[in-house]
Amino acid sequence: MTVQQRATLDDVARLAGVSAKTVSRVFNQRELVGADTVERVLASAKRLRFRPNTLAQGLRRGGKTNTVGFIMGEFGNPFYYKVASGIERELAAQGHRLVVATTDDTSDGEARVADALLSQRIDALLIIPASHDQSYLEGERQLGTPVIAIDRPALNLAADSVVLENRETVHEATRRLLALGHRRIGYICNPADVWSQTERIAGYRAAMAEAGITDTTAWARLEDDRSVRPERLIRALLEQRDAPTAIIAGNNRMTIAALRVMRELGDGHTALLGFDDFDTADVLDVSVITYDPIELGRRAARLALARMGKANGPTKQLVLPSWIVERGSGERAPAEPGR
Amino acid sequence: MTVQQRATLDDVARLAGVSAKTVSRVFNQRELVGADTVERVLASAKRLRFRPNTLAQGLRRGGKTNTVGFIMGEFGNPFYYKVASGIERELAAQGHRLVVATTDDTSDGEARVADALLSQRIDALLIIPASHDQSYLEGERQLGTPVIAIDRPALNLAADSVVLENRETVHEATRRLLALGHRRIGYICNPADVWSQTERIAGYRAAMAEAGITDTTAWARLEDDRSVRPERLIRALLEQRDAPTAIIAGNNRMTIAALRVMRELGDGHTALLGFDDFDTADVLDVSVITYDPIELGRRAARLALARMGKANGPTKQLVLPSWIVERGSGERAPAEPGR
DNA sequence: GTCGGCAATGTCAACGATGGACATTGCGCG
DNA sequence: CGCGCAATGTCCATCGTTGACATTGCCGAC
Repeated sequence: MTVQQRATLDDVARLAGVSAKTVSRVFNQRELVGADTVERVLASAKRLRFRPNTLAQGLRRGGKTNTVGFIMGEFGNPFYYKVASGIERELAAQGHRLVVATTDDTSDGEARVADALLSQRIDALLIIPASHDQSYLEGERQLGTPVIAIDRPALNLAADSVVLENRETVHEATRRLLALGHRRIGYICNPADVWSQTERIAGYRAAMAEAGITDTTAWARLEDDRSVRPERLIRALLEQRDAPTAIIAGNNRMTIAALRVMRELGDGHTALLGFDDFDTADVLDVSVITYDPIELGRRAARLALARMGKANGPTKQLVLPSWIVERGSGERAPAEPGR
Repeated sequence: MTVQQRATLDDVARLAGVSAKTVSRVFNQRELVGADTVERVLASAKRLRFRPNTLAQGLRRGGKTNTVGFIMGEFGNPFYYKVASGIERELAAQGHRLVVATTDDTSDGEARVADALLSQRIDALLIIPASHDQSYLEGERQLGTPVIAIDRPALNLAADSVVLENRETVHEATRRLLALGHRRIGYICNPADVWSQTERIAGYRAAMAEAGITDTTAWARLEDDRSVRPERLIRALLEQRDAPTAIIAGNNRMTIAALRVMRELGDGHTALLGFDDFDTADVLDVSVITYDPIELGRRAARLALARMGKANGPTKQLVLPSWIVERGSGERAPAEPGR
């Protein structure tokens, strides 16, 4: 098995009887080359299976790799994959590629992974911030690599971001539950110390306060320890005295855990509303707050592309809509009228 | 805003008061350099935010980029994300990175995307074959880029592959349904013209034949046209005369579609068994054939790493186990005894 | 006929890191 | 005192491609 050598510009040039530069021209600005020459070069290139070496190109062109990095945390949530998909599509349309890295959800991991990506000379960095400080990216940003935060703003770093209408939609959702007669409304999430959750919680609290309920400590289960199983949190909440008659689940995992626990307890009356949609939500009649994760990725990618190369204007924050989808579980009235 | 220049080896060398060569030594074979010098160099590098230029390194070192490409089709199936996750973890552990690309599930896209990845000079290519011919990769393979097929063997290309025990497990599953008294057992999938499905179908047919049922045309709905909605297929099957008393769904999407349709029809008696597990399968009591997608990715990545650089031995096919998880829906006996 | 001008193509260096082949220090030790 | 070795430096080539600039040759205008 002869391991052939990969063909280079020179090889193609030699075969076509021209100079390397001309071959290079053919592959870039074709208009400067004679039609017959173009043809001859392309034929040679094809015969040799020539492929321009992106490394050399990138080096010569001053570090542009046409590659964008994306750092995401938890692999558990399908939401992130859809975001990645959106990013990938938008980038592909512009001739860029996506490198994905994951952080194992440790803040240490985040910096480490970012470092690995950056030494790849990516043209932009998209990140779902997991740690509580992204200042370690400041240097790189000053060197001209755009950083775009997704789902949450970056902390201690001037980066563009794309986020959701967390507060508003949860506010509205809580209001609807109140209108149904619910008073003991629970909010449950883990981790609770990320921006998206604090926003949602703020919406929840504001609506409760409007209804005169200022103390929600009995029903808000805000856990930060990621090792605590969601099922445990929910079971504790549902089994307590004065259990809530309605629950808002802060994300996908919480919602599914809630379904699991309610089923175990034979609980068919507690109203349930989850943030994030999921595949079988319609089959299970689960009302959710939803949004378009693909669009989230797309917009983030678009922001990155816009930043690339251009002078740096002020930091932008893009807010995408989220909305309520009623499927039954969130429209149940309390069994006993709210006291 | 001063856009600083990125630091190079020379910059670091100048600041540390040593030669570029020494800096290079520090970053590669540290043992040849004095401890204090190492320290001084590292300090300078840190101050200048120096990062060895991977492009230049890769170029110099002959195209090694420490990057592996992964091409996957349909974004709809969460299965692929888990596979990607497995790949990413295994690669990360070995200091490699993952570039992900998607094909929009068109066979044309597959070649185009592969081309884009390959010009990136990836060290290996992992692919879930979507088209019916991967011979276009033959040239690249001969140039030394390992190609590993995931979930399905590559067609017209000598590539390693990692696949599942499709045939055996579906065979066993069908046998169990038969043992419960089912005779009219349906198998439904789309697309049906991919290897993994033909294997599963073969297992199904073999078990049926063992029970003396050689004609399964009335219950096997094998659709190839990807634009046909799964719900339509299933509804047609369930509403026909002599509808099956049990259904095996060929993948995730089919299973969920079946649940949706059965719900609409108020059908609570038809036995259902799905290939691929999903998040809420336990809540919905859905019996499935499952496997470990992360392990699938891991093993594929490991195969790729093993091939990289090494001389090419014979093509390997790795078969990973799949197994049945009983949750209720697949253990229902037929309403009327099989006639 | 000659020269300006332009289209087509070639030459050469440089991008940043690394490796080979040495040369040069300086220190410890026999 | 000089040998040997560790630590470092010099210099140049190299990876594949492209930018800056040079060259060639032909056409048309004067």
